[in-house]
Amino acid sequence: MPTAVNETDAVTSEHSEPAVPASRPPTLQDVADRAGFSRALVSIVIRGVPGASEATRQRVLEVADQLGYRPDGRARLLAAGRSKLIGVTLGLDNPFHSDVAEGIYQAAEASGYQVVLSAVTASRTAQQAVETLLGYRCEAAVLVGPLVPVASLLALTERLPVVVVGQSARSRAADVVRVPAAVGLGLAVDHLVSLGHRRITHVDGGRAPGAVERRTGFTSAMRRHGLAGTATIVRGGGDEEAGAAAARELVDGGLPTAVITYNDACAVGLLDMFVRLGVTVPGDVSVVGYDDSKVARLSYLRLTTVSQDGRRLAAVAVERLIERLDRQPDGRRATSELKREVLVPPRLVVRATTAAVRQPG
Amino acid sequence: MPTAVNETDAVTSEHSEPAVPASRPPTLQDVADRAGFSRALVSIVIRGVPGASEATRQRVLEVADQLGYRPDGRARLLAAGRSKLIGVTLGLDNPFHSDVAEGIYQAAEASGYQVVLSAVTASRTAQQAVETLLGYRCEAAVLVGPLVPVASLLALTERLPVVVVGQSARSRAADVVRVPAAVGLGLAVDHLVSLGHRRITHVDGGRAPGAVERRTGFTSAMRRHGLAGTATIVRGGGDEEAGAAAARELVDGGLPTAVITYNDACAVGLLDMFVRLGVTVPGDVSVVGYDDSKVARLSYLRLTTVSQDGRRLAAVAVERLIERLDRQPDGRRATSELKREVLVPPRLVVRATTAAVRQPG
DNA sequence: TTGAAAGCGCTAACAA
DNA sequence: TTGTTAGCGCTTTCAA
Repeated sequence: MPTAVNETDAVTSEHSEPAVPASRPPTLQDVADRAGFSRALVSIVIRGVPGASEATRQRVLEVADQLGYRPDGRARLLAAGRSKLIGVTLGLDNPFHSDVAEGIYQAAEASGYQVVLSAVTASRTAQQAVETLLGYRCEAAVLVGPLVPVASLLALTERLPVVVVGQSARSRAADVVRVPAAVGLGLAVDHLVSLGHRRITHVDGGRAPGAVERRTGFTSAMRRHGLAGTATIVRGGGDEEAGAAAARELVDGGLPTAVITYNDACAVGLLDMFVRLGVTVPGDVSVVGYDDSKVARLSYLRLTTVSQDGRRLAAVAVERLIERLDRQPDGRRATSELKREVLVPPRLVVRATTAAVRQPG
Repeated sequence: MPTAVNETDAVTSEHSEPAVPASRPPTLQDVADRAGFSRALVSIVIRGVPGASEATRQRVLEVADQLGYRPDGRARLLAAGRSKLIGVTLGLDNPFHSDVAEGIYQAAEASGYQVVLSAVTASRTAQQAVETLLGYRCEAAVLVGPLVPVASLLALTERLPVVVVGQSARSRAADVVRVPAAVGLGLAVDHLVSLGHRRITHVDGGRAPGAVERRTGFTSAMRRHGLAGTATIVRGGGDEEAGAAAARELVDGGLPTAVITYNDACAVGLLDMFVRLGVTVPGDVSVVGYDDSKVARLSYLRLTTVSQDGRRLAAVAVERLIERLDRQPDGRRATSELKREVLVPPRLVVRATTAAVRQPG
C-alpha cells in the first residue's frame, strides 16, 4: 500500500520557479501586452462583441489561447455590474433534483447565463445554501425541492427574482414552476379505474414534501369516479422503507386491487415486500408510482408511474427568470410584479405493474 | 388550474420604486456611511480580524445586519488576491458523490474555505465543469468520481492543486484520495470464507469506474485463500439492471454459495431477481454489496456491504489541499511537489444477506 | 484604533 | 477600429 511520500520539513524553498512557469493565471493585461493591443480591445475580442477587426481578433485569440487565458468571472461581474449568474439550491441525492439541475444548466447556458450550485445537505441548511448564493451575487435563483423555509424565501425574493421548482411555495412571494400533483394522481386513478379497479389504496408520503397535495389529489379523483367509499389511504413516506412497511400492512389488513404510492422509491419498497410475501404484481395487485425515476424503468420492475418532466420544469423556470431579468435589467427586485405559478402537466407512463382487475368490485 | 397572470405588454413603467426600496445590494460603503466609519474599518470588522474596538465592532455589525449587508464574494477575491474557494466537480445522481460533497462542504467551511459545485451531467462534460471552476478562480479543486479525462486533468493540475477522490487517476499529476478497492473485496472474501463459503462469484462492474480494481481484488483475495479454482466472475455493471441480469445467469448456470457484487445498486437488482426466482438469501446464497449506500440499510434488505466512507475521503482531500495552499500561498502550482496517494481503508458492514454456507464446498 | 489611497481584473462609456 | 479613462466592491499597506 503506497505510503505518504515525505514532503514535510522546512522546504520553505529559495528555489526559483522551476520547470513550468505559470504561477499566476494570465490576465487580460497579459494578453494585451503580448498581443500589442489595449486591454479594452482585447476585452472586446474575448467577449465576442463587434468592434475589432478580423486580423486583431485572430491575433488576440491566438495569444489568449497560447497563454491559456481564461476570463475571471468575478472581475467580470464587478466591472459589468451584473453577473449573468443563476444560483441553484438543491438536494444532492435526489434524482428528480438532478434532472432539474441538468435542465437548468442547459437552459441557462443556452441563454448566456452561468449556473452556480449550492447544495442543501444534512449538515448544510437551505438558509446557508441561500446565503452562499447571495454572496456570489447571483442575479436570480432557482430553488429546487422542499428546501427553503418561508422566512428565508421571503428575504430572498426581496433581493432577486426567485423561482421555486417542483413544489408549491408556502408563500406567494416567488414564482413557482411545478407539476400539479393532483392531476398526476388523477391520471393514475383514471388509468386504474379504466382497468376496472375500484378498491384503490394510496400509500401516502406522510410528511414528505408535496405529500398533502398528492393525497388530496387522490381523494378527489376517487370521489370524481364515485369511489370515495372504496378509497383508502395508508401512511407511507418517501423511501423504500416506507413502501415496504405499507406492503406489510396491506397484506395483513386485506389487499386492495390497486395501490398508488407517493413516489417511485416507495413503490420499489412496496413491490419488493410484495414479492417476498408472495403477492404478485400485477396479478394480485396493480401498482402505480410517481416520478418516473430511473428505477421505474428497470426491466425487472417496469413500474407504471406518473412522470414529472424535470428538464421541462427547469427550462420553464429559467425562461421565467430571464424574462424578469431582461425587464428589470438592474437585476434586482421586480417589486410590483405579480408572482406567477406555472403548471407543467404530468404524464402517465404505463409499464408492467398495472393490469385489468381480476375480480372487479 | 391557475393560469398565467397577464403581465406582458408595454409595462415599461415610469413608476418609481414602490413599496420595498432596496434595488442594489448594500455595499461596504453603505455600511460605512451609515455607521460613520471608514470602509477599511468596516472591512476589518466584517472579516473579524483584530484592529477595531469592541464598540466599533458592535456598531458596525448592527448596521450591517440592519442593512442586510453581505460581502461580495467576487470583489473580495479580486481585492484579496485569493478566493478561498475550493471547486468541486461531481456527478449529481450518485449517492457516493453526494456523500463526498457533503464532507467537502463541512471540511472546507471549517477551514474558512468556500465551496463551489460544478456538475457533470449527461449534457455537461467534465471538461466544461472544470472550465467553470477555473473561471471562478478556485484555488484548488476536488474531482469526485470517474469524471475527468487525463488531458484536462493534466491541464488542470498545472494551474492549481487538484485532488481526485474516489478512484485512481490515470495519471500521477494529481493527488488521489481513495479507498483501496482490493482491500474492500478482500474484506468481503475473508468474511465469506470465514462463513465456510468456497464457491464465490463476483458480479463485476463491467466497464464502470473502478471495476477493474475490484475485479482483480476479488481474484487475488480468492487466490490468497487457495480458492482460485472455485472463484468465478460474471459480467455485471453499476446498476440494478445489471444485477438482475446476473442473477438470471447465475440461476441458469448453477448458483455459487455466495456472490459479491460491484456495488450496492447491482446487489439490489440481484437480490430482487433472486427473490422472484425463488432463490432465498442468505439461505441459498449469500450476497455482499459495495458502497454501503442508503439502500443497503433498508430494513427489508439489510445488505452486507463494503463501506467507503465518503465523508472521511472528503475530509482528507480537503486537508491535503489546504496543506498545499498554505505552503504555496499564491495558490498556484506546487510544481516540484510529489503527488501523493492517500488510501482510506474500507470497512465491512455485516448485515443480513450473508450467513454460514449450508453445504460447505 | 482609525482613515486615506492604491489597486485586484475586468467592462463600459467615450474620444481619437 | 482602436485606446483612454473611470470605476465595480473589496482588501491592504501605510500614516495619522
